[in-house]
Amino acid sequence: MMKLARLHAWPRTATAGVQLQHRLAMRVVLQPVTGRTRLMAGADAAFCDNGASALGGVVVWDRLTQTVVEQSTARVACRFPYIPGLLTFRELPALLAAFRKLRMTPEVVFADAHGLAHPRRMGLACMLGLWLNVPTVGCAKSLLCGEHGTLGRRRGSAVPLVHKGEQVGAVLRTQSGVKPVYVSPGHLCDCESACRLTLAATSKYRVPDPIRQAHQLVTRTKALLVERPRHTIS
DNA sequence: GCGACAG
DNA sequence: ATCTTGTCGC
Repeated sequence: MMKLARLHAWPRTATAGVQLQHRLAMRVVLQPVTGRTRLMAGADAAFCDNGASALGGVVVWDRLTQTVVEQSTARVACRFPYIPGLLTFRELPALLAAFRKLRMTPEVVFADAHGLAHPRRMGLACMLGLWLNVPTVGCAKSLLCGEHGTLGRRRGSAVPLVHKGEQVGAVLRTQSGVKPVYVSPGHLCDCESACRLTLAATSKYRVPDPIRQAHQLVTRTKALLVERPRHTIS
């Protein structure tokens, strides 16, 4: 089982969450990710019961064989509403519960959310990295904060994402002619590594394979929890 | 006060 | 995120 750090009590209110983000922001380490990574994990969550519970899912993707080598899911009751900028407090508990069941330790983890590209430089990808103590990359499908110029239309094109005068990530085109994704460092990673890793993890779709696999995992699992087809009753 | 706002 | 039908295109 993967070891998770125990940093403090989980906040129960928005103000407590914001204060915690400010405190933890100082602990995020931005550094290059060296070596050729092979085991890349993807994390995602789906919601059940009209948002009353969250289903977290993690897959470990072998980049060389292009296969899922391990996966795990966990269903947890939601204790926090969705508030832009505070996504962590709604989703992270479910993700951590899934990681806790994981046997392998991935070399890098991709989160379907922002990392540094956050108003307080503490997006879900950063939090996840602090708990796992593993390099993490934030790869979001839409913008939360920051500005950027126009980028080329070919795969690999990228422009800096800037917020309040500092680069917090990049807008990266993962497929030619397809809408770009917003990449930012989580923990133990830097902007350049985040982009390089994201491109390496993306084969033929807009989002990196690990995230896509994790998304399908939680979607499938949720369907199994809800549906009760007559022909499968045991 | 007004608009923006990851999943 | 979730709800939700058909439709256009490789």
